[in-house]
Amino acid sequence: MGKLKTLEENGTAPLQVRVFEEIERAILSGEFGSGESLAELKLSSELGVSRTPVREALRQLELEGLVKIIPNKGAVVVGVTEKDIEDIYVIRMRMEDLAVRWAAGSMTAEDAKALWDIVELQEFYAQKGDTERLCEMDGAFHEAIYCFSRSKPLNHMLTGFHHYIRHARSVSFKASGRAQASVGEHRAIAEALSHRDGEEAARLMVDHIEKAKENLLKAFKQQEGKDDIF
Amino acid sequence: MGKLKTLEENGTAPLQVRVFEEIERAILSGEFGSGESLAELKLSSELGVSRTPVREALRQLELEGLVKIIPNKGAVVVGVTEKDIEDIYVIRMRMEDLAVRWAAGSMTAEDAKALWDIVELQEFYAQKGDTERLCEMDGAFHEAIYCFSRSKPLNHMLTGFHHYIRHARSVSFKASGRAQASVGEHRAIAEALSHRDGEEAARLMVDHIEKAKENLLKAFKQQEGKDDIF
DNA sequence: TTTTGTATAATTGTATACAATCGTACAATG
DNA sequence: CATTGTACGATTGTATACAATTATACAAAA
Repeated sequence: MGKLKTLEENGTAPLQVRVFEEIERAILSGEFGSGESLAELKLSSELGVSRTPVREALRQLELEGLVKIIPNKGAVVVGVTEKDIEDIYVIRMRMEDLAVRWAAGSMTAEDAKALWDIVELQEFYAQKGDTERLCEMDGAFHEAIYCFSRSKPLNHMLTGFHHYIRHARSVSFKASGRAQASVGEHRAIAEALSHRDGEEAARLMVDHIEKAKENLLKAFKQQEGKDDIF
Repeated sequence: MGKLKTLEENGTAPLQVRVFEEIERAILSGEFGSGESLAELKLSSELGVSRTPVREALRQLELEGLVKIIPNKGAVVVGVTEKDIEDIYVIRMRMEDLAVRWAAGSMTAEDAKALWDIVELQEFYAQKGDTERLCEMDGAFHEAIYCFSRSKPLNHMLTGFHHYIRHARSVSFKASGRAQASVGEHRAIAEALSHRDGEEAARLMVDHIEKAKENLLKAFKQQEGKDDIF
């Protein structure tokens, strides 16, 4: 039985979007356990909205694979297992390899500058020890590369996965000094991309994700039993 | 300005699902051009349903990347370009390589039998010259392997792409003898998988998708100018 | 003529009402 | 006691009503 936060009060985004994000967060963070059934009326009263935005959110979550909707019966949480996360890291190794190669082939000077801006912000937050922002910037770095690949399907897919493992990454970052180490690797990748060296960038990127994966699994083992899922 | 078919009359599936599939089909087949705006009321009256299922469908289509929703403004078609399709084939080469390797590592006797059943059905339809069914079976073959990979994220992603390029594949199949050639390649892959030879299966699969890609591009060039998009 | 302000129409966002379906409890029947 | 049928309650599916926002048209002023 999960507990939902109240929605961002001052948010200007449509209710449906905020409801979607809140339920997604609750599932990814393990507040809703796998198999738990999500009744529209219950959710809507807990969130203080009508059923309409809740329904729309649940339909979207089904497409993301986080819930399964059985017609005339309702929605049940599918959830994310540790194996799912591991699989995603293996998939990412192959796909981000492709992403940096494509990005290297079409990087502009502005792209490179935008990438360096992110890396510098990362270094800034690393010095301050602001893990939260550091995690955000780590995400921004990778998503920037997805974007620079100039491939809508690749960008769409990788962005989706990134969303999916956001919570896991956050856990991993907070549980170790990984966030700091990550910055240096990003710098090296940015360097290679600035020289449009796709081969080198790919090598560095695969290595980077491999290390991130190992760190993540280590973090899981450490806090095994503390939480329901992670 | 696209024209929508009437929804399956006797369909037992929820309206929202049928509306989703119909709009998706219309976009993928090029009946709705890129940039065209989709008003909820217009769609709902054309389909003979209320706005509710249309809204839910549009929200889902946004998550698939086929439309973009601007809050308080409406939905516009994003559509699929030829480059998108090309990119997806490159992505598939890498991901189905992974899928067959994973499948080879966990194939059961039942899995192998199910795969052979599909191949035999393909050969049957190939003899009959039933391109429509042949195309279906081609899809079923690949989706079976996604399933046998035992990876939810991989399966989810590849199934999504398969959906995305369904129309393009159909065009490609009908425009040449490719469908027939495909059967033999499937047989070889099934053979390798039955022996749980992931290395060989991967080699064959990459080659298979490469050929499918080349054939698809050739089909595009041939009918260039005939249609709006494809 | 250009610009700006306002009124109005059109469209989306949200809530609610009603219909259809499914599950369960309980009684009737064998 | 087991089984089946029915009625009721709960939940989802769909439609509609109302609120909020945005676009458009047109007039007035610079």
